[in-house]
Order: sequence, then C-alpha cells, then structure tokens
Amino acid sequence: MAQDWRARKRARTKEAIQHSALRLFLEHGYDATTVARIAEEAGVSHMTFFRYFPTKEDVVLSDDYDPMIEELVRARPTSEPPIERVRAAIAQGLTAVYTADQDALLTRTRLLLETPALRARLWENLHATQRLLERALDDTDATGATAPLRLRVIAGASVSALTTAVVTWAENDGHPELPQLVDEAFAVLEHQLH
Amino acid sequence: MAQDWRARKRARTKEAIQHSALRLFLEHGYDATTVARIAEEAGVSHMTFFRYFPTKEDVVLSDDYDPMIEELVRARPTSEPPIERVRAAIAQGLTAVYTADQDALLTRTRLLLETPALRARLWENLHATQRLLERALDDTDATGATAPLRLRVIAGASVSALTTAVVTWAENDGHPELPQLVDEAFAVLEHQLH
DNA sequence: ACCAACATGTTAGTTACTAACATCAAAGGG
DNA sequence: CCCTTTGATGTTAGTAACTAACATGTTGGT
Repeated sequence: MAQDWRARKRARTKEAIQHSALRLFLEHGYDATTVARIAEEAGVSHMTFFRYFPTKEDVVLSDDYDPMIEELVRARPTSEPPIERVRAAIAQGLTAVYTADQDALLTRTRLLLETPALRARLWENLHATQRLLERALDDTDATGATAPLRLRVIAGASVSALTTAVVTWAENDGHPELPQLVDEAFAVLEHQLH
Repeated sequence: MAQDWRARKRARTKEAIQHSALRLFLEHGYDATTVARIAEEAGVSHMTFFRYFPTKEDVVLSDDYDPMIEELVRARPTSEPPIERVRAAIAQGLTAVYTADQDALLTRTRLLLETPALRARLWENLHATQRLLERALDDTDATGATAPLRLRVIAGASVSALTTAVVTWAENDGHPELPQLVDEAFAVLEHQLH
C-alpha cells in the first residue's frame, strides 16, 4: 500500500524530532533549546518541526492517554457511583502505563513540573481531561449540553486527585509507587474529606 | 513624602495600561491586539508596558485574591475540618468580591475562558492557589516540607470545585448567582460524592 | 514516462520579549 | 541655588517562536 509507506515515514520523522527534542531538553534545559537546534539535530528544517508539532510545547505534551481513559470509564457499569467508575478506570489504565514506562514517565513528569511554559499547558490539558470525564460520565449525553454540576464537580475532583498524586510522586523521586499514591488520593476523596 | 508621588504615578500608569488593554481586548480580541498597540493607546512606549507587566497575559491575570483567601482560611478555627475551613473562607471572600464587581468579574472570566493563551495561565494560577491552600491548612508548617497527601487532595478538590462553579457560572451568562453555585459545588464534595 | 499528491525546504515576514544605553525629571543635601 | 543621585521612561538592536507563500523533490498510480 502507498499509505503505509507514507504513514511509517511520518511516524519515523515524528519520533526522530521528539527523541532529539527530549535529549536536548534534558541536557540543556527546555528554554535553552531552540526549535532550530532540535530540527538540526533531527536532520530536518525548522518548518518541518512545526508541521509535526504545532508548538514547541507539544513535543513534550503530546500523549494519548485521554482516549484510553474515556473508553475505560465508559466500560464501567453505569450502576456504579460516578466517582467509583472514574477511580477504577484510572487505576486500570495507570497500571498499564506505569508498568511499561515507569522511568520515562518520571523523567517526563519532572521536566513538565520544572518548566513554567510546560506546566501552564499541562494544567490546561488536565482541564480538557476533566471535560472529557464529564461527557463520559453523563449518560444522557445530549451531544452538546454541559453535564450537570454534580458530575462536573466529581470529574474535577477526580482529575485533581490524580494530579496531586502524580505531583507528589514526582516530588518524592518516585516513592512510593504511583498506583498506591493514586489509591490513597481517591481514598481521601471518598472517605476522608471531613 | 517623595515615595508617595512616585507610587501614585506608578499606580496611575499601571491602571492606564490595564484599562487600555482591556478595552482593546474586548473590542478586537486578545490575539489581534499587539502590545505595541496597547502601549500606544496608553501613551507609553512598549518597553514601559513590560516594566509593569512581565507578559502580555499578566495584564488580564493579575489580581490579589490569593492573599485574601489565605488570610481568611487561617482565620478559621483549626478545630473545623479542613474542607469546612476552606469552604467558609471562600464563601466569605467571594461574596465581598462578587457584590462589588459582579459585572467586571463576568466580563473578565469570559475573556479568560475564550482565550487559549489566557486559559493556560489561568489554570496554572489555580494550581498555585492550591499550593497556597495546602500551606494555609497545614498547621505543622515546617516552612519547607510539603503538606501531607490528605491536605493536598482536599485543597485540590476545593480549588477544583470553585473553578467548576465559576466556569459553569460564566457559561450560563451569570445565572444562577455565583455564590449559590459555589455552595452547591462544595455540597457535592461534602455529601454527594458517591 | 508522466501526472498527481504529498512531504519537505527556502525565504521573508510578524510579534512577544530582553538587554544596553541614553535621557529626563524630581529629591534632597550642601 | 546648584549638583548629585535616583527612578521612570525612551531608543535601539537584538532573539526566538511561530506563520504564510512559494519552490522543490520524491513517491505511487496510470
């Protein structure tokens, strides 16, 4: 097939850029690394960089956890309380990611938290995840209407708990294990709020 | 005094810049308004702009709610459960701000939510507020140590509930009243999580 | 062999933001 | 009343992220 060759080449180029970028970011820092330098390192022009990543930040931020989480949440029975659906889905998805890429996840999280420009975009991504959870939890999904306040608050609290766990995990150099921290964070939400 | 004259002049210049900026943002949009144009409108050079606001975003984002919230939280008796301290403090501070600047608050919130660059920075500010709450709630404040996970989760959930309420309020053109929405959001956290 | 599609390069912008130096006005001491 | 110092502002010249327009090559189908 024709498309296959194209797709593979695109994927290779994208990975090359991402790889070079992360290498340079870790070695010299995010701000000190220019897009031109990344492009040079990856053997492309700086325009090619922007064809693959709309902004410099996206090289670090792009991941595809959101679709996975959405599927997992929708897969949980609607008879469960919403917070339980989210907790279980995140626990499930997280262990998959965690066992596979633990070290990479820690390095990337550190870079994200250390770099102001990346932090800002990261928080915005989290609020996008919140909106995604709202839609996934809302069965009466009238395709455009916003979810009721209760579901929005639950989605927000869940994202916040997850974030707090990840931040704490990174600040403590990866101890204790992230899935355990996430469990503890949700336990606080569910039983220790007062 | 000498300082008074200086301080007043600085304050006037700052307000002039902020005022011109908001006017232009509302009229032509954030991205379509250049810093140079704002400076011209305010009758200063573009460098003066950056001496008062480190970035273009800060013209819209700078407010001083955080110190107020911190004081109010610390003022609540430590015998109360943490979430109740935060809820009460926010309710208290909010009604003050709300009754005084309701319209301005709505306009500004709309602008913030409509503009991607501002949204990103806004979410980051909220996470700064979360860290502030963590410190305010932590009595054993060992000046550098991070708060225990329980308090971090509570602080995060509180900020998230407040944010969700504000966003919902702005999306519904200011109905119902913001303080009521905030109350409802915290009620969900405290009694409707399962 | 030729044509269409697509990835890439080149070039020339715009704009946020920084740094170095100049200017000007007011403050305060002699 | 001058003179020095200090703080606010302007000017100029840069850097770097991003955009738009157009050119070039490379691949796949006919």
